[in-house]
Amino acid sequence: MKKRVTIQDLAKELNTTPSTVSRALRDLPGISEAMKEAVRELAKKYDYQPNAIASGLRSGKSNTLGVIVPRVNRDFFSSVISGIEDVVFEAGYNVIICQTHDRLEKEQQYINTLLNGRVDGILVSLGLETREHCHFEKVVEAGISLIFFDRVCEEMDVTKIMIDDFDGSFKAVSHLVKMGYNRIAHFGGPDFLNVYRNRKDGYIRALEKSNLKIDERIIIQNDLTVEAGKRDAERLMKMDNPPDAIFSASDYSALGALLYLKEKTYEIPDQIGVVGFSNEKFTSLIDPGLTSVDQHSDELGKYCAELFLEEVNRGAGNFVPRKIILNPKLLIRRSSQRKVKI
Amino acid sequence: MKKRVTIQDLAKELNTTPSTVSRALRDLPGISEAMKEAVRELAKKYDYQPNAIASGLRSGKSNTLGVIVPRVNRDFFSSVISGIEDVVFEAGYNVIICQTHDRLEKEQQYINTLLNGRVDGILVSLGLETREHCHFEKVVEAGISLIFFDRVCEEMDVTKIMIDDFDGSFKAVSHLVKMGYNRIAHFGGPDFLNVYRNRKDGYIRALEKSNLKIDERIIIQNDLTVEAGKRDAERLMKMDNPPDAIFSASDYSALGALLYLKEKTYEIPDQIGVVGFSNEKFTSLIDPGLTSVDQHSDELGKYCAELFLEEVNRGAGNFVPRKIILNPKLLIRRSSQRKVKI
DNA sequence: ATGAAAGCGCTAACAT
DNA sequence: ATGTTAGCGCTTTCAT
Repeated sequence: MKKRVTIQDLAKELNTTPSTVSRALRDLPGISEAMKEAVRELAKKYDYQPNAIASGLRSGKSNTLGVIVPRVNRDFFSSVISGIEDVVFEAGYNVIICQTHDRLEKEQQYINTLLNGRVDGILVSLGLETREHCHFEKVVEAGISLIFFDRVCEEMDVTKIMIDDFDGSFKAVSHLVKMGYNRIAHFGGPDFLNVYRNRKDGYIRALEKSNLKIDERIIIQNDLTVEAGKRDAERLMKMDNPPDAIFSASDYSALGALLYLKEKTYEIPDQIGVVGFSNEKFTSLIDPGLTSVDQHSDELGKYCAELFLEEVNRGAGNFVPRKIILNPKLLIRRSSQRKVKI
Repeated sequence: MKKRVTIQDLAKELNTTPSTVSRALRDLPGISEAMKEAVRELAKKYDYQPNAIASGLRSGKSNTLGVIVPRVNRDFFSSVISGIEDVVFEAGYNVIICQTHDRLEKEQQYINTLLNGRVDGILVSLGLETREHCHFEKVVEAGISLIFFDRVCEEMDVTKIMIDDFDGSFKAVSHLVKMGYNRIAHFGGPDFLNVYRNRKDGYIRALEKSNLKIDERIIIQNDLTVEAGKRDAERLMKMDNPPDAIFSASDYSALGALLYLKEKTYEIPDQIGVVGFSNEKFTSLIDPGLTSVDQHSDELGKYCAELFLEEVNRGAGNFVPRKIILNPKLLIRRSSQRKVKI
């Protein structure tokens, strides 16, 4: 194992001092070109690797960013992380990932280790268990930039970025109406989560605007899995007055419905239309393609990263916390494009 | 912004010295229980957060691990990362993620920043462009534990962990043969990557073992995308003597084939069987379900993390580099289960 | 059982 | 344009 060469070693060999070498390496003014050149050359010769830890200790900056999510292996989160990483890498930051598995305790532990590691910022998407936020208060008190994305903590006065779930639903359902469907069912999630509440509200508002009747019997709350989708699609289709379209708050239960309907040889989209939410990768891969609401996960990550960079560059306190709401995009695929219109 | 309390502050308030406090906090022997208790209490009172950077500088350990992958938002890699993160978190390590987008230059840059950051280990899955490895030599020279997973660098004498691609292919093709298919085509990737070479070899060996003819015309190398799968499935089916099954080294090109075949109303699996590789999430969601080879991504990540922990605990040099090959599992779904056997 | 002192490698304030 | 000095917060000898 080679001994690592330090700034002092370089200084000694050049008969100068560590500070000069340090300044030369960072190309600061007040050092002659000749010296800078000599330093750079020697650094290269010895393959000098600056010690980021030492530099971090001295400067109080670790050039590191923590990202806390429920799980990294989900299309949405991994895309957000990918977007974040791409942006901050260019600015010289490293990304530490933390997955909470939706557990409050892990969320708290991660906050502590990130604080101990003196990260320059923390980006968080909340876990399902999180109802309190004193662990996040500590981040703010430490003067570290804190940003929430997607699953945000409404009570905290920090920057948040999310998509407009209401608008996504509204667009999806309006599209179905335009395609001539007029008895549209809804699969939703638990009402205590704002995402699902907003998606349901968007659905209702779109129906109201089109003067369509809201029928509670075809508004179904389930756990949004493929199986739930199958089961509830069956339930719907066996009603006296079955729907002619299903709008699901999740691609997975939409898929379940789609699979059930295909099995029963319903014509999709002509007999019945299906729309999902999230634009999971598989939606474009199945047959027929599933119309879905895209959450711009990659852009969300990039935007989030840019907000972080802006905050650190301005310094804590010189930045007005903001709430940013991205408009989702409806991706119209075959599952909802009925040829026979009204 | 609150001033951070240091070990010195605690020492002063207790009329003792930093070293005593440090030892007490780490529960080292040679400190009275009374003192330890007092220190812990005060630390709690002030919510003392140890400065990991300072500790890292002094001890030469950052308790951080770098993971370099081509892309984080792919089912396989994100699952591996998830597995790694779960294991090392328990051991007190942070995970820095790095995505190369298959670019050699980024791979080299990441190696440098990780070395600068004095990480305790680096886990890598190679990018497509990587043909040289001097950037990895630097890691070994620095005495930092280096482990390759999945896409490994054969030339380097370090620990590698991968799945047995040959075996996966062999199982997949043997299964097709057992199902009565006897003219099996193959979609493969670039030969210079161990994974694709091995998958092709396994395919050939399985055919040989069943005394089936190897026909170079139905062994196709493409870029393994959905589009390539569609295009090449079309090409195959338009041959004078088309195959009755397709084994693809990637789920994506298998899907492309499947979509093309369905469009042309071929009966799957009765007329033609399709098998993919990787067990991407969508394979179980489409219709018919796509038979695929599961790579145990989560376990691979966990195993990888355990190897890393073992290496750091033993210290560089006290560890024999090894090659670990996990047996993949064939997940048989409908796309290959022909009812009419030989 | 505790303290004193040195230093990890770098940066920044203050000289010259 | 360069050098001197001090110190970031912790850990680790070596004393006592």
